[in-house]
Amino acid sequence: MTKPVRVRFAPSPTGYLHVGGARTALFNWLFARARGGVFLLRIEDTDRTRYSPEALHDLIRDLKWLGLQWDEGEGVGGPHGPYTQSERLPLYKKAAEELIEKGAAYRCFCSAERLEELRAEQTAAGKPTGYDRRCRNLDPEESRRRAEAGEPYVVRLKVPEEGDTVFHDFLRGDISTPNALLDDMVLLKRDGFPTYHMANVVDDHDMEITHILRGDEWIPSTSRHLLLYRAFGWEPPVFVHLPVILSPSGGKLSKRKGAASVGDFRDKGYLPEALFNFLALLGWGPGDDRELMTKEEMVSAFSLERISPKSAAFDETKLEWFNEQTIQRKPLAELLPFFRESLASAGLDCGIVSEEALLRIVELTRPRVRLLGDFAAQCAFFFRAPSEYDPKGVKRAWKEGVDANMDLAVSALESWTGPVEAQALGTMLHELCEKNGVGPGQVMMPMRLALCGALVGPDVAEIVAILGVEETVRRIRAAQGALSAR
RNA sequence: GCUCCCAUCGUCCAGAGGCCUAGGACUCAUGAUUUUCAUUCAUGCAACUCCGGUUCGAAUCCGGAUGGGAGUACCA
Repeated sequence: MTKPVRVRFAPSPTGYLHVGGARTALFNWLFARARGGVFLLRIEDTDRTRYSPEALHDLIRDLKWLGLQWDEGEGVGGPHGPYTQSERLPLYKKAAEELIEKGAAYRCFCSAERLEELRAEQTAAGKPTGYDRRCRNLDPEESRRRAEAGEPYVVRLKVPEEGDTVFHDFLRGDISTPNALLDDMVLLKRDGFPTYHMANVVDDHDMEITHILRGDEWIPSTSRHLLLYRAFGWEPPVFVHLPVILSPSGGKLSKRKGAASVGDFRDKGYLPEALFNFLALLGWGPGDDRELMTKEEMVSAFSLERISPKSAAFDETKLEWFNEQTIQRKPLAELLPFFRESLASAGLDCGIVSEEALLRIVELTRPRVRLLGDFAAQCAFFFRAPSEYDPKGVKRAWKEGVDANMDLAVSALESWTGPVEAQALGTMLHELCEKNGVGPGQVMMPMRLALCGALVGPDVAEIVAILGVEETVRRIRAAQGALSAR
């Protein structure tokens, strides 16, 4: 058997969790679950200037919200800890010294100013930018002396000056870069912190990561990573570079163009299952026509081979559809908290009806709900009598002879002794129409207008059953007063 | 500028040389159902970027062009 799969999501806590990052995490999670492997969360906080504790907090909240539990790492622990890079500094230092010792890396004492000037010159001359390797051949003894004397330095990797470096990407095959284009990258910064490249390689090796699934913006760096693995004498993992997610217009997906982070979508009223499902199908497909899938179904269908190397545009309309479908399928009781929240933020008090009636309202309302926040608007009339009537509805439903029909309905309701239940009430109303020779629309439409304030909503008899006979009559009378008296 | 990656309906996912007069989904349009809206169902619109090559045969393989994206930091 091959080694057990170990994958990681290694975000940098510098901002919100972008959906692209979430999708990367999701593919890692899916792959780990599909292969019975381990999914771990490592925090890459080597950039001290951009680090933010709130970002870390949000990141963890959003990952959990999406349902991407990790088996090892931040907050969970495990045998390869610590899982936060700022707590692993001695490891990187040791690794860097090992490379200097081997002659695979060297100390560079060049100042930031010099490098800036160098870059400016190169740009002006239209040449590729890169370090000119001035310190590369410094005498090892001198280098040591200057370091010991306290002169600040960075550690750089000695990249071969000729030939090509080739690595294998699982989705794209061999990718080759001329070494002449790879400058001697910094491994250890002046502040003693490792760069991403260094920390990443050391940690992935230490944590026995078998597959790296990450965004394809890392492709250009992977050759250097491979060089690092070689310098250490380590076996590199399998590289799988995931395509980026684009905005519908083709550019980057950003907050400015609407939502971009997981938190944005949660706030807009999306269910985590819907976002999960949608994101999984961006760049991956089960190979058949299935689209609405449970996590379990996605896990069992998942394979690396089916990931597309092509970048995908984020189409929120389709996400909405996933959300709507997820809402239709979710057990009513699980929808209740979201329903309550929507009503509360609209200032509606759902305490005025029974729990049972509430569930019924959720059931009747959800076919009209795409975002969780739609609940309130779709069922407000259950909790508050209409204060005005949609003019278009009035024009359509409140015609000649409506008053008489409403009187008919009111007296039938007032003398109703049967159960206050949708089916019985529906039958009664239809029989009433038949007996009096009026079309059902002549009675139902104005009733709906009186009850809801507009010509939209669930079955009229259903509404009556929930509102009760008394409230129904009151609303019909109110409508008659407001509309017929004009 | 240089290097790398990508390329099927507007969008997402199928298609790994003949099964393709290119399939499914979202959106949109039309129709059916319904007392209304929504749901549901049916139908329709709509694509292989271009040019060469390989082959009896190419959406599928190769080369180039074009377009899009990424990288080019002591950021990740």
